[in-house]
Amino acid sequence: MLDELARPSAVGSRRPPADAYARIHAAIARIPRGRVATYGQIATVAGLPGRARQVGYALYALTDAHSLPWHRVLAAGGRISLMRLDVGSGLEQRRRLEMEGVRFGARGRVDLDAFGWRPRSRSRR
DNA sequence: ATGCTGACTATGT
DNA sequence: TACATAGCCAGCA
Repeated sequence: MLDELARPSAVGSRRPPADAYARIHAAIARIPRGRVATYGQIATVAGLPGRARQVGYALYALTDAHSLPWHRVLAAGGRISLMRLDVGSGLEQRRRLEMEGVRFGARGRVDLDAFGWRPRSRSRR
């Protein structure tokens, strides 16, 4: 487990790991119920700092086989980015989050200070 | 190879 | 608030 994460590709190196998707999945799977994380945060936790875009792409490619808490991934500022692409899915994302206790502000945003995920180790944001 | 797209983000007008 | 720009980079035609 640590072996893989300890490789040069995990941190520091710019070499894109071939298992980027797996890393992203793992990072998303770690988000606790009732909490949310941003694309950028997931990228960092997955060892892909600055590549939030790739996280979005990975999720887009997943959608079907997802058994992951994809709804807990929000855009910067606590907004639902999915709303822009697919309103229906965006609404479901919001519904799922509200069902587990995440509350939205009047502007349809989540307060990251209150509901943002704060992992203990090897992450930052 | 090349150009375009995009569930992104930060910064500047 | 709304655009524009600039980084970022994996897929895909």
